[in-house]
Amino acid sequence: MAEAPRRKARLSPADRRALLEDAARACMARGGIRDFTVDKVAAEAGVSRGLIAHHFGSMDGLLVAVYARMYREWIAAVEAPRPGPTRIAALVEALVSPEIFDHDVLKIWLTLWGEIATNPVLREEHRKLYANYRAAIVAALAEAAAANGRAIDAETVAAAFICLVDGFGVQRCVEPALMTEADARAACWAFLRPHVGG
Amino acid sequence: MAEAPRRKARLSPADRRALLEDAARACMARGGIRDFTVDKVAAEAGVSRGLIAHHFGSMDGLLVAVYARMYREWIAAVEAPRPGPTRIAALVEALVSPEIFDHDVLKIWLTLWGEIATNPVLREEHRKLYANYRAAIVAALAEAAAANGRAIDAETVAAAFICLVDGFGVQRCVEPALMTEADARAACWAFLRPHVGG
DNA sequence: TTCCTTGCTGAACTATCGTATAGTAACACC
DNA sequence: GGTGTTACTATACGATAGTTCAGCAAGGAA
Repeated sequence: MAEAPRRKARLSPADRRALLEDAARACMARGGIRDFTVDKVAAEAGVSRGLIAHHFGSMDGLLVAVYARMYREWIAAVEAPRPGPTRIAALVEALVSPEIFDHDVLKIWLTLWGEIATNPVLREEHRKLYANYRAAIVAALAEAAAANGRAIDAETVAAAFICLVDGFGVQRCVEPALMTEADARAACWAFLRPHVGG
Repeated sequence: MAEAPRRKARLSPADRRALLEDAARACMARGGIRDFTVDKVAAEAGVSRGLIAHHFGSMDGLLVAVYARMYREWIAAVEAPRPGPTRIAALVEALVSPEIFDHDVLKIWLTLWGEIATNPVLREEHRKLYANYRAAIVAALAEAAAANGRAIDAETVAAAFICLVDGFGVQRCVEPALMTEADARAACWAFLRPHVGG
């Protein structure tokens, strides 16, 4: 993994941080939080152990950075322009797209959820960021319902929909065969149709 | 936590194993997989470190035992007789009952899912046991649909429903305020009604 | 009571954890 | 080309990880 011959490549802090975050994610995707260690991440990135503390202060700092990075990329994929008649249709397509409905990505989320449930620093970060994700879904739901002349409690429907989507992630990590992309898309629409029509 | 004064209480293997499993679950509920360690579990149970290896061979052995125990109690709670007009109604009430929709219990499940995604031994155990859980839901769904004269693909609906329920667990661990027992019950029925009627 | 099985302890062991820090060297700037 | 900043390496450190094992003692069998 590590490109051995190169001696000392000085990168900008931003580049090196991104590289270390990627290495951390690769470790998490492989072995969950148990593989999120100084030795494993440094080896994966092909750098010395000390560099993590240099850039992130501590492993907790790297963990928060990984969470923020995951969230940023998730939001980018969700909000990326996609073919679809409505915003909610585009959202569903985003959720089952290869960038998001990916085994490694979902495994990292599962790992992070376990840490959020324990780590107060990460929990606070989550509380702030996840609100935006929720708001995006609420808006898409309200828009779709209004377009079809239905009155719904978008907040409530969004909360349940988020559970459904999170559950896809769990299921895909523990028993991948039982939840394919097509299954997930169908399940999304089976859930959404009674609320927003279409 | 440990009842200090008692010197040597010899328990039957079954009793001691159950006690150690309980201690392991308490540790997991508190700090996830990071607190699932020999020192923490032994201290929680008030026994010496060596006892875990004596009864379970290794920490992996204890992990599998904890999973099997969780599954057994889950199934018992799901299949316990409950007031409800139909089997599916009783199932929903079980899923939001205090024994199952409990923060500690769900945190332990979240922890175990993370391990299942990584640990092959645990994954195999999961594969065998979860099939029964799935089958119970499929049966309840098929029965309800038939009673209301509807034709459904019970397997597919069950898979999605399991995702929804797993998602409750995730959400309750990372942001407990957003998913109460009442919310979960309502979300279950909003999901189920279009398929099975009622 | 005596014996024997075995539940249980406690310490030793090696590996690995995260952090701290002194030293090295790459690159921007003058 | 010399100089200063700092990205980066490498090692030491104490804490803690899981496993192994020799020995103690509780409690049923005799």
